[in-house]
Amino acid sequence: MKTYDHKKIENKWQKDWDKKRIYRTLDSSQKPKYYVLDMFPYLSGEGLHVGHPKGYIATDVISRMKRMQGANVMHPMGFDAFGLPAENYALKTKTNPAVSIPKNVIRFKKQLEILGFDYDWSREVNTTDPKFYKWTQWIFLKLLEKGLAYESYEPINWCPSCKTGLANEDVEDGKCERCGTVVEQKPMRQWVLRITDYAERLLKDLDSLDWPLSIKESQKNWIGKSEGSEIEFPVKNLKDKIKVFTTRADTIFGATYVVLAPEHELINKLKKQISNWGEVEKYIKLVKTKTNIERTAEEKTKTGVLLKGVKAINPANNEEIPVWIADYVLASYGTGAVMAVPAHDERDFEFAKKYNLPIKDVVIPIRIDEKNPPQPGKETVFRNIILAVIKNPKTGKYLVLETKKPRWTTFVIGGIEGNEDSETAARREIYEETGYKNLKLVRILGGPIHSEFYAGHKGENRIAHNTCMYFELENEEHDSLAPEEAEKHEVAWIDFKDITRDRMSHSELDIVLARLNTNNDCFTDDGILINSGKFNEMTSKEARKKITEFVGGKMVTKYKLRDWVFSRQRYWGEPIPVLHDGDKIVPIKEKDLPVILPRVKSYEPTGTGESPLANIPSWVNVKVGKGKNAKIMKRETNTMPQWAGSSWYYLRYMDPKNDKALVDKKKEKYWNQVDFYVGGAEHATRHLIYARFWHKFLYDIGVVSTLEPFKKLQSVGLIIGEDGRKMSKRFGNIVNPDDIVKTYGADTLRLYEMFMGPFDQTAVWNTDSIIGSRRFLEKVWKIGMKITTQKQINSSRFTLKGSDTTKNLSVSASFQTLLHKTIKKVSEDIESMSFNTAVSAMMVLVNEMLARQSPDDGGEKSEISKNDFKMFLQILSPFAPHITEELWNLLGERQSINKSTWPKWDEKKIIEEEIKIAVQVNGKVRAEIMISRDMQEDEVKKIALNNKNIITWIENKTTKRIIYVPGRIVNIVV
RNA sequence: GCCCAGGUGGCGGAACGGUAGACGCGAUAGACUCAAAAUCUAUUGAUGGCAACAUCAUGAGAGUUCAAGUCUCUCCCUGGGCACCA
Repeated sequence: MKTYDHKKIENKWQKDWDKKRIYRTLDSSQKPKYYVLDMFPYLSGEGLHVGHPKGYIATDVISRMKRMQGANVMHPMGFDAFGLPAENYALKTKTNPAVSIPKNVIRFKKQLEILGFDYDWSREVNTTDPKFYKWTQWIFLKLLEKGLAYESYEPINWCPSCKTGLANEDVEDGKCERCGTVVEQKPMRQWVLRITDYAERLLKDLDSLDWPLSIKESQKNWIGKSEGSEIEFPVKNLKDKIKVFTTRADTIFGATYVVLAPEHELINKLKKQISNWGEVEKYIKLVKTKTNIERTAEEKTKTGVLLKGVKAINPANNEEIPVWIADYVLASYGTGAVMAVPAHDERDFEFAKKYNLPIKDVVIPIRIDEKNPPQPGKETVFRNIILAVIKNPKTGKYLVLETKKPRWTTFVIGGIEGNEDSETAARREIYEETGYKNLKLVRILGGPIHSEFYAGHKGENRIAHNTCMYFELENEEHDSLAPEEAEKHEVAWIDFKDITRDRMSHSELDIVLARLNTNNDCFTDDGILINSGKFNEMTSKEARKKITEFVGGKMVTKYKLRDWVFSRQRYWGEPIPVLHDGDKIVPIKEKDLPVILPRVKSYEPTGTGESPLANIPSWVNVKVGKGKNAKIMKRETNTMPQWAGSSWYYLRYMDPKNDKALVDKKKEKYWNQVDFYVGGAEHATRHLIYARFWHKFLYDIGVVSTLEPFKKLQSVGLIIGEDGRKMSKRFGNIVNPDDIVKTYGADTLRLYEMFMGPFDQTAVWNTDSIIGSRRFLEKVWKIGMKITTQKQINSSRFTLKGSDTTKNLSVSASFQTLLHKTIKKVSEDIESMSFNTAVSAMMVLVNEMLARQSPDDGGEKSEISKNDFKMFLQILSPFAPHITEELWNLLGERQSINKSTWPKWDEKKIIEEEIKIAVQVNGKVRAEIMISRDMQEDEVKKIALNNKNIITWIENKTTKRIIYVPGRIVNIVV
């Protein structure tokens, strides 16, 4: 018997597939198309580790299965290499990227090839190839033409180490995503893409995508839509107005001051009025020196300066309110100014506490008593009431009243009478209802609560504004109750844990308890308005519109998403295809594309805000026109960011060699969307948002016919090192796939990576565990060898006559069941990306096959038929294409196994005649019984009740109920 | 702080509300071997018992249900996204 020599087999078949070009994809077919795509690798120069191929293996499994299931599959691969990481690596190693990238491509391709992927290499793309980036530049020209690319001089994120401007997406925690340096804000000329024009569509169309929830959620967060109002606060005695943005126009009556961002343009205009200008100027300077990180790091301590001599008018009630500047208000969001409502905004609350600014409640929570709701047709009475929570600090218990009729447990509650303030009312009620005299008011528990209920004893509906207070006993001295009070209720002391909604009759109990616990009186939810003039009693939602209208504001939508800073002051990128004629921008003509990135000796970034390309006069200066009209224009020297090429590369695979168009219309229509896209979740708010933006733009200009590029997306979980850290040279924990392939074979590696755990979860690499996958393949090989060498045993043995027929039949039949169950499971699991359970199911099947072949079994009675084994090879082949191809070939097949038809499972064979079910007594499993599938319920129950074990459990007890779930379980309740 | 995933043996992980721990690694014992490796066979959640079996176990606590790892609520922890976004 030949041993399993993975090197020989894998080498042989990889050559054969290549020679026969079996994975070439045609651009039209009778078959349904299926476009499955990997996020193409980025060649920074760093080596490959075992984590990288995980996603590629998965798409390979899927594409192989889909092909066998009759689809015209496109599974292409290419390379991305422009941008910062590749250039930084080149600088570090002092090799020109233009030289090193092609070498990396070759090396990388080799590493992919030994894993046996089914890529159609005739479609390979490379973003640094002028034939490719011609079209990247073409898209830029179109964006420019449509007004979606523009020059800006706004301050942007600048990485002092990479010496380039960065997009918001390239900044993580205030640091450069590449090198970890803290970014600065630097005003400079830059190219920007108007992605914000697409914000709404990018947000809305997420709904149509079959993407992981977490990625959709990230994008939603990143786009950050909020709907609110823009309202103007006039400056007293001046024509100027402060425009604020707020989502809570309903709280405007509680706006007790206004805050401007320190960068706000109005501050300079008001210079004359500001009597403390020196202080103000100092503060603004201080803020400027802080980076964004520092500004947010000092989280809880807000700072600001009052603009003395300036007052704003609250347009809702015409009150004069102070104006502050503070760096907790951002210039870049909204209007750079806010109306501060400390009672209903945490930040304003904190600021107001620190600087002693007035806090005014204008929105209060609503509770409608669900146990005792208002009755229709009854009169409604309004009351201001108090609720007193009273604790005895000595015992830790709380005072409640237990009323006799109706039987309620309540805190001390009562109406506020006449001109009483709420504390006086509370103390009076406490004395009247409990007799206690000496209490300390610890605090008022926030603003009032609006509650609605039916007051049964009075036969009327009540609306109450309930002010809650927290008292502690100073001592236990108390008078006895007046007889008429004692008749109504008893006083009781209970533990805190017993204060529950079940026991207490207050529908607002949750709020009371929350306020008792947190010591935070800032109510930020929606509710009902008070202290708001004619808007009192209105709900927040309604009031937002009405008040905005009332104060002459307008409803607007804002996004956190910023326009995409698209230029880099670096060498290694696509040149931005425009000329500068003085201040005028002259786009390069389409026919003159591509603008080729010149080869240079020195490509160190300059740090001046210009790219190193600016140092090549022969390239920068371009003569335009002829004769007298000729003039010299200057080329744009900034280049495009890393993300440009990857924003559209998936379209180029459809038509990689076209030099007339980005993609041929017919081919684009045929391939349509990417059906399935697999890659890392780290691209959620970069690549995946940029690509969607460009795709939508290309749709708008008629280049593509679909609204979204990637129909279904799946993220790959990382593979981390054995030490639990990310694989990195720094930690010396990198495992190289080449080594694993050498020792165990590509099929083993593929199988292992699919078996490691749920595909989308992070998995820890464990070289010890690979042996399991290898052993599995060894078993497959062993069975295969036996079958190829044994005399043909065909399925006719099922009809053998003789004494052992019945027995054989039952054994074989159950093997058939297992085989078909496995086919079903593997087919479904691949579809749902549950590769680990698919592999496990095949392991079970192989163990069973092996048991049937074991010598002490007599061999003959249960051997596996050639046909059955071939079906198994077919379902294994997407995972382990080489070994299955070899065995397939040895079994006499001439065509590649990947050209064969995916086996179908037979539902009839999956149904088992005899099944084992559990019998429970009171939900605990006490026995197992064998029943036949079509047995009647009564019969099953009878068997269950007569089971020896069961009898001991139900003896001397009465059976209340018997539940039978067909084919699953019997539960006897006694 | 807000939003999204998760928390199951020594480890990776299985489990349409229906027998928790499939499958794999590791470990223990045995077979083969001069020996080792490889391979094969058996055992392997914990506790008690010779055993049949029993009790306890899915981050903690409550609840719904004939039945909860799975559903509901509260809390704790881990990972990820956003973050003075008004």
